[in-house]
Amino acid sequence: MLKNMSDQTDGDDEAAVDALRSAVMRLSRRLKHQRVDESLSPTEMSVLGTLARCGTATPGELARKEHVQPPSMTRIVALLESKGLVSLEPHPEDRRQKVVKQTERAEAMLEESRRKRNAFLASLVQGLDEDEWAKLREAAPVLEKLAHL
Amino acid sequence: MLKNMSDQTDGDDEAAVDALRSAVMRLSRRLKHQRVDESLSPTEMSVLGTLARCGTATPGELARKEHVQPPSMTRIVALLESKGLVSLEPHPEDRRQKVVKQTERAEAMLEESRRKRNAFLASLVQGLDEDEWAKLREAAPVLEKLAHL
DNA sequence: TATTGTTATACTCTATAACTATA
DNA sequence: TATAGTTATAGAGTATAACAATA
Repeated sequence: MLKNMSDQTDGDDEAAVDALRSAVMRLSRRLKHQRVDESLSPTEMSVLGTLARCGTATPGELARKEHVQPPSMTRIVALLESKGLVSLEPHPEDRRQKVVKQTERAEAMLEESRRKRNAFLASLVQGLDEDEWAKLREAAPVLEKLAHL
Repeated sequence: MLKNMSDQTDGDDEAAVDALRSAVMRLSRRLKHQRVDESLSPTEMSVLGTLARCGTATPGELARKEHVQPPSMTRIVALLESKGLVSLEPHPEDRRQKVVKQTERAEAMLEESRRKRNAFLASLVQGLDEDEWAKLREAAPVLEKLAHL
């Protein structure tokens, strides 16, 4: 849609895209530090997040989704299982594969993690005035859509 | 400012904060993959970004800003110097310290990195309709402010 | 005596290569 | 013969501890 606009607007668009990029990168770095369980690496947390969205997955699927090699996922899944955060079951159709499922404990941890990050973000939002927050609230669902495109 | 609102609005606020958090985290993960120089680690890129903002800094300052221990920063600075991305000068007042400065080459690389990420983000923005993009553009400067709070 | 930066060493996370079991 | 997962091993990146030089 950017290409349909006038030259004038194009400059604004570029500036907005640049502002978006840098703001997203900085905010994410700060949000990432708000960890619930320091003993879990970012990838390990990410696997739990993926499982929360997908329900269940095989180690191979998880490796592809997290952009990690299969041996690494073997290690990650084993660690998560040892912490009681996922359970492993045999695949119903293919005896080579396994089915990874998150436990209730993982669900509770993810919920706490979300709460912590939300609280941190909410504390930052205190520094905005009413008008600024209104704009951000309008844009929130759009940002979500963008993240899924 | 959130606490001054009615209960009704508080629910909306929470949802918006949650949407913001998850969108920012997902977008950042995708933006991070848009790297210009695969041989530089995220921290090394981040150090260059910090230098671009601060002009110059001592290794100790950089270590504190990047949340990295001094020995790690020693290694990082040495690597960046070996790639011609930073230069090291003696500190004018304290002979223990050093002054790290980015080179023109680093500046050019950062600019290319920004371009690449902006292009990626712009391609995502194509998937939005006019109205959604307008909302996002309004919110972009607010997001930037939020990231700096 | 405290502080800045470095060297030596160990740990964590991930990758590649080789192997086992199943399709 | 190809594929899913594992085991063994090596390579980044970072940390802690001990040290040198300067304040």
